[in-house]
Amino acid sequence: MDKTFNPGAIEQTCYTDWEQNGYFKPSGQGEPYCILLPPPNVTGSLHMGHAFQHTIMDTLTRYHRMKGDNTLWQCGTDHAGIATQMVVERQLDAQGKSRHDLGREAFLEKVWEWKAESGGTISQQMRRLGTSTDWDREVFTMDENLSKAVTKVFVELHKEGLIYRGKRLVNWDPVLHTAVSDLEVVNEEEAGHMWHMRYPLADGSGELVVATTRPETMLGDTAVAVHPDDQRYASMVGKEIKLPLTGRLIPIIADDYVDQEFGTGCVKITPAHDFNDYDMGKRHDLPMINILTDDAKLNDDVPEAYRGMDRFDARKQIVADLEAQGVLVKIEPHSLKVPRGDRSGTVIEPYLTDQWYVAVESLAKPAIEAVESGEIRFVPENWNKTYYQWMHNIQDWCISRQLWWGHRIPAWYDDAGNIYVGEDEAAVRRENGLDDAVALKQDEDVLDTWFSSALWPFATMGWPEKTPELETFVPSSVLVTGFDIIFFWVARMIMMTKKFTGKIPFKDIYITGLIRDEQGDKMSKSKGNVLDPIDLIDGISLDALLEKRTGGMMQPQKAEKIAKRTRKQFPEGIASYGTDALRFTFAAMASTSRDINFDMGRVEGYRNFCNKIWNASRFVLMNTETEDTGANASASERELSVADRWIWARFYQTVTDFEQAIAQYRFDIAAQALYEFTWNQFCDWYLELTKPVLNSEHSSDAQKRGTRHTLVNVLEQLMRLLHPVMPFITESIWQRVAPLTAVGAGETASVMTQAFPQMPAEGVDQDALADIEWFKKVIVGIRNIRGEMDISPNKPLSVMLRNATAEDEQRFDTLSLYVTRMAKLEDVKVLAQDETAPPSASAIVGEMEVLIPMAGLIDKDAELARISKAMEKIEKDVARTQGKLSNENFVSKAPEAVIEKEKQKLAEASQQLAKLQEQYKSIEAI
RNA sequence: GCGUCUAUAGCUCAGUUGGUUAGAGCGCUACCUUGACAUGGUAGAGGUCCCCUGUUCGAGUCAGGGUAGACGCACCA
Repeated sequence: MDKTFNPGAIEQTCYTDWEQNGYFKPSGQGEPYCILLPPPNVTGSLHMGHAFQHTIMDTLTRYHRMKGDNTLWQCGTDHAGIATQMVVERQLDAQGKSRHDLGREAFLEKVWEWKAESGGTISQQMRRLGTSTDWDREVFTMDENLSKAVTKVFVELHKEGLIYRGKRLVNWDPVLHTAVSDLEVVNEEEAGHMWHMRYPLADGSGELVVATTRPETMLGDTAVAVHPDDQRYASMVGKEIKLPLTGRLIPIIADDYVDQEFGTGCVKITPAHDFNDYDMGKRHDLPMINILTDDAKLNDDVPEAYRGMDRFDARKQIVADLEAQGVLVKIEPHSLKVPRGDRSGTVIEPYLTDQWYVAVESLAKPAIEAVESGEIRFVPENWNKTYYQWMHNIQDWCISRQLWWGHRIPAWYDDAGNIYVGEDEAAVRRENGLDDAVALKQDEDVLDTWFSSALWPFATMGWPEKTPELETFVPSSVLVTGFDIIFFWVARMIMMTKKFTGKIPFKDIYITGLIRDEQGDKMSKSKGNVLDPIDLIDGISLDALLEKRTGGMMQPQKAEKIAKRTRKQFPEGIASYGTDALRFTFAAMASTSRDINFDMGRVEGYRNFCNKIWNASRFVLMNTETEDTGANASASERELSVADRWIWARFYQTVTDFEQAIAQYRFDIAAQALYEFTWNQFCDWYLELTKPVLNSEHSSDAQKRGTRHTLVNVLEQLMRLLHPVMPFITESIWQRVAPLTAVGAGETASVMTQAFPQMPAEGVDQDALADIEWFKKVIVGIRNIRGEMDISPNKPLSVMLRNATAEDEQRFDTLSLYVTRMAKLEDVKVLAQDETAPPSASAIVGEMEVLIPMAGLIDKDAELARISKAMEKIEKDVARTQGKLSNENFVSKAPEAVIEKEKQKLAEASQQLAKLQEQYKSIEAI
């Protein structure tokens, strides 16, 4: 074994073996346990968020598999309609072509080609992370089976009237030329203006002043509204306005939507280009004049001068023209929320088009109940409030997209404009009695990507066929995902799965935090603070990292700043930390907070932890591989020391702690338990405790055999315990250590197929625990004096024990070998009751004092200072405790156990204080 | 406007139903190349638990109010 842990050397081969041996498949035995992978975008590559969530899912999966559950981690990728289409369109654009030059069929061929080339990136990267998904069941949302499910769901919902087609105002992305759902629009505050303009009454009797942030929409105005109670305008309601620039006559109407206080109290109404105006238009039966084209240019329904103008150019022109006509009253700066497409970034237009919708209200009800009843549980729990808030105000879902890449809507039109919905054209003809003479044309549009994602829990299990998987793995056990897609995905899965299977899709929803950079900023290409998980695993040079972060930037002017920051943070590039260290970092950082600031220091620390495990294993193997480990010896041939019994007790306590933490999705606590045991117990104490036994001529064969047996077996079990979080290093070590135990190697070739460690029925050895805790106190006490008194660790010491109880003596007796070796003592003397001791520094363990004679070793003043410091601490404590106990209220009201504890504490502290005072006096007297 | 979250050591974070002296990692200081490991060991320093008021025998923890910050939803033309 190498002296330092080298992750690169072990990771790749492990994974291939696991995958080839089919270890990722469900066993078919035991309780079902299932996790659905949120299908990553097929165009994507693995980012920190994926790596984090995948670590959590893999840890759960590996753990449950080892617990003997019938475990399935269902994986797959999403076709990601808009995102994928954009990628391919951008490539075409580079060649000076558009998708329209190719035509639908040829374009789709290109997309499939591209998917075949680059679609595997993320799956390969997932393998690097060690994810144990069942790759044989990998699904793509555009696979034939999934597409069949999508069509069936569409047809059935349509049959029930829950999918309908309608002409309505939608969010229109003029760059992508498609409708998008409310969720795909982000509203950000931006600086703008408010234009006030004069609208003259048609009869010349006066005028109204209206204010708008979008003056170009005035060309589509079909009314001006005032509040019905507004006295200022009461007489004008019912009259008409002559709309400037167009000369159209539009009515003045009254509607209590209008806020009298805001602006002039008059609102121009443009029903075809504003959601509120649209509703008002419906209420008042106003005409709806669409003034835009698909590109958000002005169309032919506006005065000739403006036709074909871009919306923003038109705005300028209209403002100029209004001003020229003296109609413009004033312009004020005004900040407003601007809706932008989350993909294109362009300003979204409310636009009147024909689209397909899902009527969600009836679907939402059972989905809300599933969470209210506790059948589905959010972790952390407060996310259910977010869920309720959205679900109670849910709007119909616009599911059609004017794209080419996606599931084509299964609707056909005849020449008369009749709509037929069915599985395919043949079915439509059959069901509607349409012969070939009737020309049918399929709807050009595709479905929102999230429509197919919503079916993920059951479509991946073979629905609509009645498969065993559907029976076994619906509902799945837990969904691990981010809060950003609760509405996009989680809510819709609940609705659709309830609707089509009658079951919930998952029992728990574990909402993870969002990984941010070390300063708490979101990682983004434009900020240049993105970390690639693969770079943390393999390492990357500074040059390569700079190229990654600044190459191909949308805003090249930022490159310099990013380069500077990158150079400063990673002057040497990034070291290779390995997958296990990265995974452990994610687990350790997975607390309940909603944002996680990624700290490189943690990765480094956990890389060191891997190294610690590696070297502890080296130690174990060096001491056992060529020796008798008693694998098949009878118990009588193996004598277990107190330390041996103790480490088993601590090990099983750790197993319990780990399992409790995992059950509550507290991966940080679980990781902490693993770290603490491995480093602070197993390495710091146990391995040190084996050295006196293994290296002593006085140890019997049975003793040595017992200790070696414990070393290899605890290590073997520890590898199992660590495996769910750190799959690679544990496999690598387990392969070496298992043959030294009764587990052996051979058939059982992998740690991942071993049973998870289980606490023995008889519990843990409490005596061993108490003995070693006593022992630690003695050692630490002596080390403390050495440290503070500057006594070289190499200097052998003589110590005396004063005031030792029978138990102390008994313990010292059994542990004397350990004490003398680990504290480096040359001589220990137990003082009799009346025996006097020379001036000494002392450590207090319970009632016993461990004395180190000062002669020639310890400076009088230094020791006095040390004692005063200790006394000060204890005095404070005594005072506080006395205060409490002399408080009548405390004594009468606090629970008995608490009072008892305080009393005990006081007694112990007082006793210690007395001893320290005595010490102080005796040293002072020298 | 409605809703959610966060504030604890220099940094990143734990702290279960209120109950010993508030913990960990990193960083820092001193010492130690002891034969698993310097990606290490031993010892140590470091905290006004954001502020105020309250409940309580007792508050980092509960309630109310404030300050600072993050986020979601809906929005006034």
